[in-house]
Amino acid sequence: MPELPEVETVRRTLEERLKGLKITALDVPKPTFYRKPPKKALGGLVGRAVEGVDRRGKYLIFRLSGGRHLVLHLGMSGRIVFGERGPHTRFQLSVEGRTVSFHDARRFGRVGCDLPEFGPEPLGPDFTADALYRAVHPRRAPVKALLMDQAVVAGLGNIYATEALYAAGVRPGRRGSSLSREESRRLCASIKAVLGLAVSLGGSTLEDSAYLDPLGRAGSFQERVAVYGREICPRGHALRATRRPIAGRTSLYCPVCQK
DNA sequence: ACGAGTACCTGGCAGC
DNA sequence: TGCTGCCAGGTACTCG
Repeated sequence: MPELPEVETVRRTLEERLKGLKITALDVPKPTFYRKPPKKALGGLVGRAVEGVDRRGKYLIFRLSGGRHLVLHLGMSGRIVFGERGPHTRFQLSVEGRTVSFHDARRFGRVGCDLPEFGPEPLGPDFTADALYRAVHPRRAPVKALLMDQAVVAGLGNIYATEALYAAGVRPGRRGSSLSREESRRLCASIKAVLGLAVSLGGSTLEDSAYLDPLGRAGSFQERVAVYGREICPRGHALRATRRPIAGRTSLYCPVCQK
């Protein structure tokens, strides 16, 4: 389930391998895989060079010559792979002899030209304790739902929101308006620390997730996960699941470490 | 405007 | 073994 660290790992691999190369062919094996066939997004790509690969939140942006962009969201099962097409390939690019394909078994991924509105990048300078406090304080929704709201902060999903809340000692069900400035400061710092570590470890490849980077390499943040998918927290307390899921996601927290 | 709920989709797994 | 049914996840939508 790609969140910011996984998408960033994919971005780095793609940029390293594709920058400066020209797209020589495009193949869309099954246009019916799309709800709306992305003619606009995939039209006119052949002949353009890849000037760079950027990331915003969980979105990948291929920056192409002539001012064109190709925007991808991996959804939860999307993968970009160097190599052969498979049964779930949505499109395949030839880039000067290399083959790059977008696989998406569960079809939650998106292919397009446009990006939605985002909050700040959590690892960037605009995401500060004060900015987080100002975004969260007027809101009554559970803080975990706010962290997963891409308009509050871009790139967190269930795993990293859960981990950051544990690291900050804040329960996921707390209303945004109940957070103190000190808690916002800790939460901001925890988000940066958790995401920074996860990026440096190439993301998470959990047992139930098929995440691999485009070269087939697994991440290793799952070895450092404190609570997500576990039963006992690092200090030995039994974890608890929130009785009703938050924002439709299962939520875990430690009743001792998190207030 | 906000928050809650749900559709989308299919692989993987538990339970029979 | 083979079947059923549920769960996972992010986003975009509807509804109150």
